[in-house]
Amino acid sequence: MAGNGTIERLKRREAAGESETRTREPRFSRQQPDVRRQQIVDAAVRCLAKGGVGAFTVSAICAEAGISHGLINHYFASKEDLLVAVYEKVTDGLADFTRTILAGRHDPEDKLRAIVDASFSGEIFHESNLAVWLALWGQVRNNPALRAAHKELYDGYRHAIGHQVRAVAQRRRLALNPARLALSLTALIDGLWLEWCLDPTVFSPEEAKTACYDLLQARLGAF
Amino acid sequence: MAGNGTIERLKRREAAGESETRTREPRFSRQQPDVRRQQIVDAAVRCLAKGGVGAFTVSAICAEAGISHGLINHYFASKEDLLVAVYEKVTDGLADFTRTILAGRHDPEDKLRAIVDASFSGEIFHESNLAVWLALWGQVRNNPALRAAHKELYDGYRHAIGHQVRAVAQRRRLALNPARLALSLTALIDGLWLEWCLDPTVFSPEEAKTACYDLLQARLGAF
DNA sequence: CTCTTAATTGAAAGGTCGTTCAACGACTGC
DNA sequence: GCAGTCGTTGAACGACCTTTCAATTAAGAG
Repeated sequence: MAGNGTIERLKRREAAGESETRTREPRFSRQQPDVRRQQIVDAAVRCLAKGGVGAFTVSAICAEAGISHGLINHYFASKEDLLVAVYEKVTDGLADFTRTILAGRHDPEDKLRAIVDASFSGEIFHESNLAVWLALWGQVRNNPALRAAHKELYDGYRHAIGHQVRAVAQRRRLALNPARLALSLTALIDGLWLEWCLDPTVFSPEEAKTACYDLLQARLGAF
Repeated sequence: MAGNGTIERLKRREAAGESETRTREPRFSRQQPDVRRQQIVDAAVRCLAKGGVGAFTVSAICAEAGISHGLINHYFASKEDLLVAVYEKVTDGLADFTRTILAGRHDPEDKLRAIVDASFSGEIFHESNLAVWLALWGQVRNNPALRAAHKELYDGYRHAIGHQVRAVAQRRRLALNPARLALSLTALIDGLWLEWCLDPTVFSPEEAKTACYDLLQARLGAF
């Protein structure tokens, strides 16, 4: 259990019989504000992954981060603010990974494949990450800041996919509505995330990926 | 605000100057256990719809139901038990409605259409209902009883859809994996529910329905 | 080494939470 | 009418929640 490292350290010091005047081990270590903020956000993410929104409490997060109760409100005005920081962290993580995967690709077909692959790769498509998404989704409706962040993320995501779909359709001279297919693809991915998170026994990540490829193939031809 | 109907009734009585000996209005009314249970479950559903899992508190539910704090634990051993009852209620509501819609249909094509239509009909596809589903999804991972109920519901749902898909495929002499298409369709529906619940401005119920029809058409032919 | 700064602690305040339970009183059967 | 049943109330309890803040002290500057 994290969080009482301080106490343990003190006990060790006393047991060793060190005198008061000797240089004693510090009771805590200072951190650069940015570093500490990240520590707290990371701990909060782990809490969400472990126990959903019910585990998103100040004491649980501080214990997980190994800091005292008071510190959380020194870095975040409120628990709500911390939740927004968590959403941004998770969002950025997904965006960064997608960007990395997209880096080498230039064909729109390649890029669409990469987006699907990224969505079901081991880095993204694992229980604890999806559990965090699930917990965050549950808060979007009741938190205006989260709502705005969510809208921005999803609009951008659908737009990016629509852009690649349009390129493929033009190249293959297909008449279809790119925005509509982008909508279907994002919904299918989210639906697979949701259902696999709630019950991972029904299908494998590979099958999920296949489902997306099947959709693209049926609407755009060979994939 | 509900929940203080008793007090209001008493005040009204006093203001009217009724004597103590006169037949006074009862402080509460008894209900058959089944009726009261349903009242509580219904109130809990409304709370979930209004404020997500954060509004699923004993005081909020009792206020919504117009009963006193203590009564909730007279009918449900714990809040967790109540949540399971809520899940069953919402589940049964969906199942009943789908059964009604399916009643007159005999063609497998007709039945598949009916399932999609039901999923995006006004009775099911509205914000407060989807908000309840969203809140419940967020609890499935952390509540064993909910987890079991969820698995039963979704396995049955996927199986029913797979059955109709198989019938269509056989009739049209198509070689495809019915379970795989059933998986895609349920995931697409859930994904559309999720995304519309989180941001209803992006697409209309009609567009959501079209997305599902498009999927069926692309894989099974004209729909 | 001393002074200064500000990151960190931990106790305390003030709520709200879920649950329990003794007392109340609305109804049923007699 | 009367008595018994049991659905219902509401106060009380202990646990836990978030936020605040004065005191502490690690760490960098002079």
